[in-house]
Amino acid sequence: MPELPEVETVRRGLERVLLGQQIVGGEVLLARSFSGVWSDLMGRMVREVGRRGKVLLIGLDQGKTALVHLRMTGQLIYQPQDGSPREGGGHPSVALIRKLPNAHTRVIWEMSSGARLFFNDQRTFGSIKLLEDTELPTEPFLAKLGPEPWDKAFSIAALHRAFQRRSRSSVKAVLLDQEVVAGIGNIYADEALFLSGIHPATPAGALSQTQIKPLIAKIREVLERGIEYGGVSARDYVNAEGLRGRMQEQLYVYGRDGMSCKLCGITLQKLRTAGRGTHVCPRCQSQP
DNA sequence: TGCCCCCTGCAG
DNA sequence: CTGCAGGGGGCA
Repeated sequence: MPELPEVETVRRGLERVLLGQQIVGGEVLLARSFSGVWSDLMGRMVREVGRRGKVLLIGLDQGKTALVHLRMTGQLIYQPQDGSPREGGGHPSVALIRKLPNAHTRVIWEMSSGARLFFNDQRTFGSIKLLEDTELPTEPFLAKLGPEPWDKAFSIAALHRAFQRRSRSSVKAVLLDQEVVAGIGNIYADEALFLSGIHPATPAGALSQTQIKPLIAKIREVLERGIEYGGVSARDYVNAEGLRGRMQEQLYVYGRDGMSCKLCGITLQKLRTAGRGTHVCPRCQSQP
């Protein structure tokens, strides 16, 4: 589910509460959701909470790191000791998890404060992998991951090269490729392309550097906005407190097919590009 | 470089 | 009931 802004929101939430705490217990409720030596976690202290693309990196002492990939429906929810599950105050945008653990809880960590960290994952595509720090550079997914969107390496020239290399692929497919740039998913790809006036099905090779420059700016802008608004809660996403994000209200095209374009008023369409549901404005985005 | 698939649940 | 869902690995 979560793309970079959602994962970053979870990261910030966990960083506030997890640093310095030890893992003192817990349970794996679904075996395939955890890999590594479970007992190696016991007594480990959280020294940092990082992120690369859509992957969370929970750095532990004794040279270990827990790599958490939420995939489509993963959640990491921190519940303080005595933390009564927070009620949403009646507003739908902050409705949330009532009971933990629940039917989708796959892994639980018990922390030294008495708090618990719940890894929930309805579709079970996500996972927690406990690795030695020395294994991180060769971890297959991390090793291939492209630059962060704000990295200098994500430059006009580099994106132009990626587009030329896959010139017949759709521009959306290339943006979704985590080896090109890390962290963009279906929602933010659609949003960035809308804001750039580029149709997602445009062959990547057709884009000039003149078009790529503002595209990069819009990618960064929409991801920053996503973080600012605490991520998109279109379905399952909640932050580390179990609260929904507010970015869904800011979206221009994703999930708004059949509704009118916020900029020109025409009815938004949904199509399929790169195997994914794709949302476009037929007027604001020039046809490929 | 596109598609099917992993899996579960929900809307149409 | 079928089709689809914030991802991405493995297969033509």
